[in-house]
Amino acid sequence: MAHHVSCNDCSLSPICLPLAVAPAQLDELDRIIHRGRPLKRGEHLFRAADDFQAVYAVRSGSLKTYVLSDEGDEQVTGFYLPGEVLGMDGISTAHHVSNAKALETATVCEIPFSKLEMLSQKIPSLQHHFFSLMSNEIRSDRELHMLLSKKNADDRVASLLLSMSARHQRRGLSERAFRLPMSRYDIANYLGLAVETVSRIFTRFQNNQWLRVEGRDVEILDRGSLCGERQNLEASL
Amino acid sequence: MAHHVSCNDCSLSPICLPLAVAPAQLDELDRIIHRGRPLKRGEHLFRAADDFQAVYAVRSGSLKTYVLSDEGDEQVTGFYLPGEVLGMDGISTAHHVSNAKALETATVCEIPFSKLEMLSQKIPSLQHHFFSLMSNEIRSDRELHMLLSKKNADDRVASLLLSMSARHQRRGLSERAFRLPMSRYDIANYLGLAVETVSRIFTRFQNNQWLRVEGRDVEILDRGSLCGERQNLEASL
DNA sequence: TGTTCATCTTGACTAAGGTCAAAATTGCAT
DNA sequence: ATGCAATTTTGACCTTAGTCAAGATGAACA
Repeated sequence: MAHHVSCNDCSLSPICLPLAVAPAQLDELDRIIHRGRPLKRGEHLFRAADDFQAVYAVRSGSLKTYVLSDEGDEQVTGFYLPGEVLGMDGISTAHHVSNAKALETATVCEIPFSKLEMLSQKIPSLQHHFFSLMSNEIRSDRELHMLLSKKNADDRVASLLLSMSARHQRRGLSERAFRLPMSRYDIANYLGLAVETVSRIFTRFQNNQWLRVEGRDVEILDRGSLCGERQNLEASL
Repeated sequence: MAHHVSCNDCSLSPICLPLAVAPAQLDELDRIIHRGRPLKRGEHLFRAADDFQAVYAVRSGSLKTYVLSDEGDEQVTGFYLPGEVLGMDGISTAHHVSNAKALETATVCEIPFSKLEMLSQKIPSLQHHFFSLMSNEIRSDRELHMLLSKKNADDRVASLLLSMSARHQRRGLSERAFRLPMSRYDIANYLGLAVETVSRIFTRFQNNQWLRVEGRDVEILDRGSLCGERQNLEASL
């Protein structure tokens, strides 16, 4: 007998749906969620101008979202790890405004938005949960705003590393050592820096013994320094 | 007999509540909305760490929102004009995460969030409207991300001017000539620039005949150039 | 197992915008 | 009106990160 995949036994539900839905109601939610085939690295989950039909929760792997400017250059707008929800920027326009692309093999749960809205009418905590999710998105965008407008290149890279670390920890994985799913190019693009700058900073962090870097594998050695308790270390190169 | 202020006869409702609520249901919404006393310039509507109780629609005047970093420096995160809704970043945390301060005398409609959630359970279009509002907020944050990470100082200032212009037009006011409610300091802070840079760019735009500037009053003379069809004009200084 | 293409690193030079300083202007409040 | 404080403008100089170029490393595929 095929085991029907369900939110009930998904290890990510504490991140994806914390306390939002009582067990009895979880079945109803389960019924509207569609678990699609895995995406291969580089494949798109949706593209800007696609009809907005659903939001998506990452089950495994990771994705990036990006927008293209009028002049055609790419702006990476976010990275999405297991348990995180993406695609909520299309609600107001009826079409997606960003593109979502798998950074590695990834699986997602597709949550048809119109059905989610109907279900939210019946389940207040589900409505509240999606208001919360969107509110969180807004909040982290505000932090990013600060990062881009006030912080130097070192702070930006450190902040990305710490964010990845925290998100790993939330899934019960090591907050010290992990693999970055995205390229230096994507990091640079997201943080508003040149690739070369990001590369130099990784090297410098390594020289300062704050970080061990080996390609995309990183190990945080000195969290305090990365958090901003950095002294002037010009001597250290 | 006192005239009870109502969304029905608010000229801003097309912006604030476009099509969201049928006339019959508008009364219910009216009943939960509280119209407070005017805020004076510099007064706070809410502060970070205040309990999150409500979201707010601007009736008149304008406000800015800002967050303070750990080091205590300010990041302006948004400007809010009549018809626009602010305060939605506090939903997930039960307390506000940003501060909202009046840039000039301002009045707002206070919409208690818990009551709004209850009402949204009954009125699907209202639920959808608030999902949309938040989705819009996310979308414009993504555009700002691009602006801060990819665009030079000229583009940033031009983009702010055009945004203010579009928002004036939406209210039926002139998109050519208007008064900026915020200081050069706030503009610079919001756009991640130094005050001096913003000031120099205003002067240069004026010299190029793209803009007439007189303090905070601006008149757009050459929209095309501000939109980015700028040629190399180094000669023009 | 090589070949190829993309990604990443490093170095030298440049430019955009920040910082510091001071003057001019504006707007309040007395 | 008058004076004070805040805001805005302008100039000179400097720092940070971007650009260009070349080499090194790594991953994917035949």
